Amino acid sequence: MDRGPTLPGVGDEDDEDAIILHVDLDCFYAACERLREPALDGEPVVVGMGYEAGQTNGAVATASYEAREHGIESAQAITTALERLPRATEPPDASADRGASGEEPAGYYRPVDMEYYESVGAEVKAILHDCADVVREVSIDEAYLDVTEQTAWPVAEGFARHVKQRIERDVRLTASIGVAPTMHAAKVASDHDKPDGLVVVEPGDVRSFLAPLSVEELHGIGPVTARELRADGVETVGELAELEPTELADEYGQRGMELVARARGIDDRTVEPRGRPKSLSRESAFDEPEDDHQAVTTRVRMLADAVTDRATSKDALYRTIGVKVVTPPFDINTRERSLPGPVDDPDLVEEVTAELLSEFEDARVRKVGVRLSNLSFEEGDQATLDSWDEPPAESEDQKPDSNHGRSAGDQSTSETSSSTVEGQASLSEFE
DNA sequence: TCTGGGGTCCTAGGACCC
DNA sequence: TCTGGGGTCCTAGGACCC
Repeated sequence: MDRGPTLPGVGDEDDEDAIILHVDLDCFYAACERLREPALDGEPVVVGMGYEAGQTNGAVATASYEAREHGIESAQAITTALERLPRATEPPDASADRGASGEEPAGYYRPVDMEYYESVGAEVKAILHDCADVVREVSIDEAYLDVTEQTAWPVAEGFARHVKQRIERDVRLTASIGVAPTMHAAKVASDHDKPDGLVVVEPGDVRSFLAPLSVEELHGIGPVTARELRADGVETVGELAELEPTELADEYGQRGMELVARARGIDDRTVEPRGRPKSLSRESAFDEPEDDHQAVTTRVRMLADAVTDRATSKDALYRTIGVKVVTPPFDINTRERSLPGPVDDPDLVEEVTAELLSEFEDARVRKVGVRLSNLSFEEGDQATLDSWDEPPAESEDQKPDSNHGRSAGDQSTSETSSSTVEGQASLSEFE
């Protein structure tokens, strides 16, 4: 029961095991910085989010392996990173012999430059799409490939090596690749030997490959669940696999059952391309807790403008508007309001977010965010459905007047919702 | 671990409907 | 007046991922 990939007549697919690659670019942001600044090769590189050159704010997005040796970890505050690894003198080539001369170690700090990383990521993605029919892009530096049709198990390793080599040759980046019959095992395999790793887990070996790993190496087990499992005496994936799924269901609900299945090597998900986003958000932190409500309101308005800009550029309509307010020590509060129908209305977003924020008038605030959700998409250029022969019923300027803003939440008046019914109907076509 | 930003999915209670 | 059971939507929070 716990491993039955080929029970006759059971699977809805044919009984051939899928061949799935998980491709993960190594230290991607740091590697990109080296691409355009080769003098950073071999040096400790730290790429910081919310960091500006010469400053101490922000957090570590990516650290090169040389930097990690000095205790730099991702998500760490830049201030902490600087304590462990001071800033090096620039430019890097001036200090080429520093390593040999035994001076104090130092690192090169760079701010995140998403635009550049995205352009590099796109080159890699193009290679991946060239290598597989089905690609799920998980993030800027990670993707799953279903290559069942492109290769066969006896030569799957060579196929993966070819993908790796193309990325190295054409983009000059190293990737770690996991090959397995399930998405989950492929993911764990790509993590298993990075950087520059290639780990193949053949169909019969998934469970034994996973068994000796510690539970937090499973995708989906974070610090909280790992601690709880430990408290219950479960240390390894093998031990987790031994549990009765219903046992875990009591404590962890649906997720518990799923975790046991994963631990046993069972994962029925198929590689699907990513659909459209389900939410869009922007958030930003204050340098120190802010108690001036006016300043908080101003920041929220900036975020609201930024996120509605993005929604517009993606042809997204939203029906739910929310704010996030983080108060010391690190309490996350969210408030949201749904509208009667989907809109693209920046003025309304400013209004609603300000109202939602008013509850926190007297709070000290570390961080705020604005989120648009319940998205639907105007039938745009990239939509590939031909079932919709009608042209879009309304265009952007037919949105409800912004002076409806106040009442939109409590009165379910007709025109906003009725004029956008098609938009919602078309969304369901994607799922 | 004194904490950045952008996401996804799940849970649980309450309102409301039939 | 008291009482079922099933379903959906909304909101708030939490865990996790990169």
